[in-house]
Amino acid sequence: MKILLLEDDTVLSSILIDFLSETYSVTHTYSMKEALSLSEENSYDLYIFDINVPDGDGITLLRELRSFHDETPTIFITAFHDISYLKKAFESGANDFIRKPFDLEELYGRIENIKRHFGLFNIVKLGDAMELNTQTHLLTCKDKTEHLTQKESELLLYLYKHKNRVISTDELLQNLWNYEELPSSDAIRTLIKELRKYVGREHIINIRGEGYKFE
Amino acid sequence: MKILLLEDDTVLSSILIDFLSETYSVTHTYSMKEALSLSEENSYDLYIFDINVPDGDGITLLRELRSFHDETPTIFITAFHDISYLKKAFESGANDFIRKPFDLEELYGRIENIKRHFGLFNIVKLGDAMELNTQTHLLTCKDKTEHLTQKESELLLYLYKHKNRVISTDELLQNLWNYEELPSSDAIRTLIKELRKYVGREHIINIRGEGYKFE
DNA sequence: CTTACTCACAAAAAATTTTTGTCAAAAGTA
DNA sequence: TACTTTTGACAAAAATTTTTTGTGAGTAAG
Repeated sequence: MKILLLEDDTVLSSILIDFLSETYSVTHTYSMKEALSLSEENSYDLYIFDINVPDGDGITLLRELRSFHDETPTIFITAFHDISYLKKAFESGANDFIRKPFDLEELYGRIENIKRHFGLFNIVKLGDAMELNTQTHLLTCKDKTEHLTQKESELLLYLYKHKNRVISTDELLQNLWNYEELPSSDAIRTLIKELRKYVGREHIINIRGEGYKFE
Repeated sequence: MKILLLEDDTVLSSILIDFLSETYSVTHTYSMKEALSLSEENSYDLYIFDINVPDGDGITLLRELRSFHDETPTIFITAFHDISYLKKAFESGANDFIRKPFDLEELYGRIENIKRHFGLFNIVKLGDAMELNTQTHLLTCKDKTEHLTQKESELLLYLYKHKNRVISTDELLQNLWNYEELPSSDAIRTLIKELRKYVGREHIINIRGEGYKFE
């Protein structure tokens, strides 16, 4: 899931980037203008805007975006006191807000909540550079989008969910097929071959006699 | 068998060295004085002296040597005409002579004849640097003398006689033992091990599954 | 006491088996 | 039909096992 973060406080932004990057793909900017151009050039799944930034405010930015029918869900960050903006924020199309100082876990909860709301729960970040939509089976990787088949997608997701652990062929068969329609292990081998074309050989490692490991 | 050759004619000496080196160990010198000092420093099995050399003559040299009880067999080389020296030569202790120009095979025959006479037939040249006395089992190598056991000596001789050919363990067993007392192939392995200590690993090469080759 | 040989085990090389990678193509599915 | 899934054949790679060779110690015979 791709997040566009607008935050001018260097300390806070670095904390946020560190935290959010564990789970999402984060693009960060200090200025409203850049945020605007970034949102035009790319497509994001979530905006997180600080209300007060040097060259404007998040509310104006959001109003602008919404006028172009950009319905990307948006969370505002606001100073504890400054709840005066609240009403305006929601009027301009905000979906949630969070007051500084805040607990990172709270932010995480709110993001997950929005994901649920907007049906984004099936976008999974794989490593630093890739994202997989587990419904459409689209794999996004450095602006390039690949169309995986369903099985490829399932296998990739399974490997990712158990990354850094060696997973045997049998385990994969057990978990990705039902008992009546187990294929031979040949099927896994060809799937692995295909996946490697997309995610790169270096990420799917074979441990002889044991299985495969996603890194 | 080690030969000391005294011959000042460069053409003839190079021919002689080439020919004799195939069978014997040859040390060559142009001058009588050097011949004298060489004979004192080393021990040779045969002298081949030209009667006429720049700084003296072979006869004087031989007389000198004999006076020190050096009984090394000696062959003189003399010009066809100048048989006048003949008597003096024999008186001074020569064992044979050969007249220029001569056939190399003739020289070879005379040398072999002397070997027979003096019981030197069991000295065999191995490669460029070694000699094996097949009776005493003494292996001479760069001034160092090693005492081989009988079997070591027999094996080395067999290998040498068939050098550059791969010889199987079975062939060695067949040829170096009699039928009733064939040892196991272990015996060969230990003999090879010992021989390699003497002649150097590089000269006895193993061809896996086939045998050993002397080079 | 030396020699000839055997034995046990280490080291090296080769042969064999197992596992994995790859491709083409068959079979299944919408 | 077009696409996904699976299979099967074979190549490539890795591991295992077997065979051969090297080495030192030790024994028996002369």
